[in-house]
Amino acid sequence: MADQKKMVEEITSMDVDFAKWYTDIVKKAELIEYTSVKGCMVIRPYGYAIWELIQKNLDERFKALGHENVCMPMFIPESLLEKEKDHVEGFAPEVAWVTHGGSEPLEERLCVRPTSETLFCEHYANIIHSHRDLPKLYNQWVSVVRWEKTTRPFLRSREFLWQEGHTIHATAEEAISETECMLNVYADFCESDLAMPVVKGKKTESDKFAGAVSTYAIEALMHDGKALQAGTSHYFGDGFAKAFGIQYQSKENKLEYPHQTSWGVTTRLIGAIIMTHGDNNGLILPPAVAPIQAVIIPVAQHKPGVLDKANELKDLLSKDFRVKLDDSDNSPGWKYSEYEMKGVPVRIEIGPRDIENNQCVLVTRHNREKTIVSLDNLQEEVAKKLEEVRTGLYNKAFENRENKTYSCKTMDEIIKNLEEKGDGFVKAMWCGEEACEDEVKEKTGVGSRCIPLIQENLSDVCVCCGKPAKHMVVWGKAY
RNA sequence: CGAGGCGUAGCGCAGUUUGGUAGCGCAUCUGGUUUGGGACCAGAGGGCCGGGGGUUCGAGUCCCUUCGCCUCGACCA
Repeated sequence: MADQKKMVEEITSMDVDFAKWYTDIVKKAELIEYTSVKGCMVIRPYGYAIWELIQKNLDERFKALGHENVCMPMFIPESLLEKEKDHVEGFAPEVAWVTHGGSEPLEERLCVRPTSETLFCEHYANIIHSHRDLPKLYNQWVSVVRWEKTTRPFLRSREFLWQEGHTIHATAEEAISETECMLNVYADFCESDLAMPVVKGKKTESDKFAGAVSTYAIEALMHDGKALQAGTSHYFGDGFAKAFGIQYQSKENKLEYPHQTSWGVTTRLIGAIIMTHGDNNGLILPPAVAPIQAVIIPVAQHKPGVLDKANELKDLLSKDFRVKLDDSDNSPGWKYSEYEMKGVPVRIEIGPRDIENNQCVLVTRHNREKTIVSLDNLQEEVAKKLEEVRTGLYNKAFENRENKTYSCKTMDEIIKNLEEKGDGFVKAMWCGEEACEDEVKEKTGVGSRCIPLIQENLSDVCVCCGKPAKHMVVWGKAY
């Protein structure tokens, strides 16, 4: 809402400095704390609770599709990492190495996993012999390390939490279908539960995962018009299987190479939530991943009966929702600001006046609208409000994305749109040549985000070279 | 890795130009009054001024050297 007053002085306004606004929120909402190692942060209880909810939700979705969780070691011997040529080239520049055990130098240095394809492959080579051993649908929830030069909380840290699914199938068709299926799981999770619209698409050759045949991604647009890759799903073909010697005997008694996939989302999703939904008063959490879905603020809590009533409401609502009652001695106004900063979707105010009238006040975080409701059917009212927040957040984010999506037929149009309307998604046709991809980036500043699965025909020719176009590409500046 | 900025109380900062008793606001603690949008009064605690080395009678301040963090670029979930 444009007429909202900024009440929390400590948060830098996002129009003034978006990057500062982001780090302010991350700190003030108590999501993380920095540590003495650059790029390694403490995820504090409130931040970790968000991750746990993301984890629980996705884990249920994975398991419903037949996936099993495993846990690989965190060390990869150099020789193992090197087995697949493209893969090692992609990751070697940013791996951390363990060179000593105690004071003794290791015979072979070990890298701290930047991703675990090689470990899964080594393992699959050991356990897969027959077509009866396939498919294997494995996933793990771990942390990985990539020695990034520039770091930002949740968006780019040197160690981050993620899940990595690694599956192996008898046929290419099966593996491709798995790749697409998981992309859809991510997209559905983001759109339904995180209230964050995403573009599903395929990465260009130059942008795909090291060692993959094809990489798919979901791309979201942040409040400042920059793009954020929110999840990826890769199809590997049999390249890794060949590099690692994974073979199985088919029904026809022939030795065959299986086909693989991998897919992942990370704690970056928390960054995406912040930059998609947050406002100048702080974080706004979609109800599905809000550690506190409704906070009860008693007013004049020392007056007889107020706290009793507040506790009663808490017990009632705790059956269906994650609820907190703040009966600390801070003033109600202080509490309002505090829980707005923390992004709690619904606030419940209850004071002597309300109790007299058998009512309370519900306030939705995303628009600050107050509704007086009867205590008789409070559960339904709260459920209704949570759903209102979810759809409200989605619509706002969708509207923001549409306002910042520019369909362009020429380079000049791209440059003009970005200059006049600010950063955003640019839709433009592309011939498929890497040289044109590079030239667009050089001249306009936006790079290819993905080739959307849902294509539009904006023009018959490439925005860059004028030759026949093969795809519509979504371009943007990326986090 | 390139360019900028910053390290002084838990947080945010002043003090550094011109060397001379370590300061302010918020937070914290104690007691009291309060409570429908960050309440008020009174009192209290808290510092190897990022580390090391120098210059000086004397260094938060000057010199050298290190380490770290933030932001922006290039690269990346």
